[in-house]
Amino acid sequence: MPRPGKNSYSDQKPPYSYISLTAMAIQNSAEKMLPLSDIYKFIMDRFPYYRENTQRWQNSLRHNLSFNDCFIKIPRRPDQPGKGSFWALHPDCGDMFENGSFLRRRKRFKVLRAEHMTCKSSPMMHYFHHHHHHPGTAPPNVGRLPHFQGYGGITCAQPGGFKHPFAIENIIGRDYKGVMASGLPLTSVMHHLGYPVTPQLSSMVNSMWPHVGMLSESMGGVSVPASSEYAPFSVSAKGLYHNANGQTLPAVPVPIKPTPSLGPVPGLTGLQSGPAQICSPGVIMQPLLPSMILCLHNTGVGCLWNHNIT
DNA sequence: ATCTGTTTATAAATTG
DNA sequence: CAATTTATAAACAGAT
Repeated sequence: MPRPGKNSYSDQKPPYSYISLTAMAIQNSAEKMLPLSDIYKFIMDRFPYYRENTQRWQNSLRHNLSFNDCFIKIPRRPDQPGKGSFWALHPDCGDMFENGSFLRRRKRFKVLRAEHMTCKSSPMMHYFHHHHHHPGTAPPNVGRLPHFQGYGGITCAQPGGFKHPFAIENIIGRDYKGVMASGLPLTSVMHHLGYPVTPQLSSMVNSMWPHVGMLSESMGGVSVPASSEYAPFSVSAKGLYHNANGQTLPAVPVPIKPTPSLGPVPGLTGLQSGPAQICSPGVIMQPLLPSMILCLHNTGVGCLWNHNIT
């Protein structure tokens, strides 16, 4: 047909929307999540069209990432440093392009929620970064998950907009809001999402955060009693961790109760301080949430790592 | 400085 | 056609 352009076929704009291109990139990845730069790379690698005007389309793509609920942001673990977060597909977004058109979805995926507040980060705990130590081990929740109803229709903010200074969202990191508001026990949420919740982990979670044992919707609301049994959260999120040099670290280690059942390992000291210890031998890292990692040492001493909290 | 990420605004394209 | 979805631009905050 009349081909006005002088571009070769491969240089033509691919018939895919940014959403589909991004989804392709993410699904193509082993862990079903990619940092922004790798999404760029994926697209540029296979579509020559996008090797030009990068400024333009990358801005559009970033816009799509944060604008569309079908993409969720997963904080990096402190032991996997790098720029930006990982991006994944919301597990509930299903087959957005089942109609065969990658240009336009049949309908926009929107996270169910109460009118006002947007809390896109609420379902963030669907994915956890996995260690690469065991290549055979797949990420716990890649792709389809049974629907998780917990955070549907959750009020994330008071209609009035006023937020008590001790409102949970002012105390804890934003990423926790969804969990906090889910109305479910954290461990059951984790289990439901396919995360292996061992009895040991479960009891530990419950002993560390009794109040989390029953996540209540009200915790996502306005105020938290001043007395607040939520102290552990406020400590870990509010408190800033200063190392010996007086630097403020992005993560706040919170000592937790030792578990006597585990014996000490010779030659290793307990976890007391900074990030350096995280990857030491004898340390088990249990991602509880993408931005919350439980580090357990064989000695039974542990750390709760909160990161991405500012 | 550059890269990420969020947000608002507006135009264009597609569908029913 | 109107409603919805996508594309682009741009301002801006934060992080590295």
